[in-house]
Amino acid sequence: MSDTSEAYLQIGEVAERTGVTQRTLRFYEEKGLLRSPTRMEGGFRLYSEDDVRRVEHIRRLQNLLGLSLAEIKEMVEAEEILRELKAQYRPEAEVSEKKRQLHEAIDVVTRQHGIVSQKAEQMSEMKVHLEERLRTFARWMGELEHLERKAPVA
Amino acid sequence: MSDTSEAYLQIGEVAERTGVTQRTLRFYEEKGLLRSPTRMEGGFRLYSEDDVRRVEHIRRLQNLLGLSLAEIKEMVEAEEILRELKAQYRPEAEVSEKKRQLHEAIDVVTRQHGIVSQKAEQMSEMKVHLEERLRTFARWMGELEHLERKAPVA
DNA sequence: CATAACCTTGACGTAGGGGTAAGGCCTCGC
DNA sequence: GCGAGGCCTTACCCCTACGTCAAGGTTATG
Repeated sequence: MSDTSEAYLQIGEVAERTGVTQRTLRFYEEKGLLRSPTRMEGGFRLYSEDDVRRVEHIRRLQNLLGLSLAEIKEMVEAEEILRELKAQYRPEAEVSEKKRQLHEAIDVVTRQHGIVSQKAEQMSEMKVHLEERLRTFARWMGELEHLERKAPVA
Repeated sequence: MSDTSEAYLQIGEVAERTGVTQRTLRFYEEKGLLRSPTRMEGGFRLYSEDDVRRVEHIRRLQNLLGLSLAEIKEMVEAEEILRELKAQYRPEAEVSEKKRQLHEAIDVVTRQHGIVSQKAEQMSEMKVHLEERLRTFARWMGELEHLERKAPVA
């Protein structure tokens, strides 16, 4: 094991750390949600910490926002473009092209924000409602116990 | 059409009002998420307003909380028991039996509340994060536009 | 260099959540 | 009392998002 390979993870470790199965990781790759990782000579996949973060991100979009993998793919692709832009991998690109890409990224994030805001609001409504119900139940429970004390098991 | 039947809806109307398909309503019934509605002599399903509310409730649990139909079934069943309790359909029931049922209902609602609370928190975190990103993007966009003015399209 | 632990692709399976069509009945409005 | 449009069940189809073998190749370790 060389010093530099220390930063790379095999599929099993990634699976363990992210809580998804190896199958799921391969599946995401197949569907274009994860870029094809580099490989060892023998073909074993080598993931980076970045890939781990990406998997976690995908899971959040899935579980929290309830998006389909197809929708998530769109988003991660736009985010990918943005990362290139950010890292200035394309210093040759026209400013107008960069603007286009940035617009796209803003679009994606705005959409996510819209979904999150809406859901968050509905959630807090629901939360309040549930808390009301719990208080009601507690009251009922109290009444039942009162009854029980007055007229114990016949 | 008699006066009293006015309160009853056929499957098409329920579908329209709830935004789900007729197929889905039958499917939910098949899976035990909706009790079998009363029928006309010819076999047409007749739903009540209560059924409509129940469908909406199921959809919320699905879309907002991301629960499976099996989980939702558990919950609506417990809620059903509670409704009986509430309406005092079972005045003959023992107090201890009522307590048991109430406990069950409290359990279900507490579980829902836990899920909602957790998700709501994660959502608000995510929301904050997205807002930060949007501000960053806006700044970048400003920088790009500044560049453009200094060095217009070559 | 053997062996365990890990990984590879491939193929098939499956639960969930419905869509859709066929073939036939029912209800309503006229 | 009849035609149009709605509803009935049955049955098969479909996509998504993976799970589950199976058969074999790779890597680390003693």
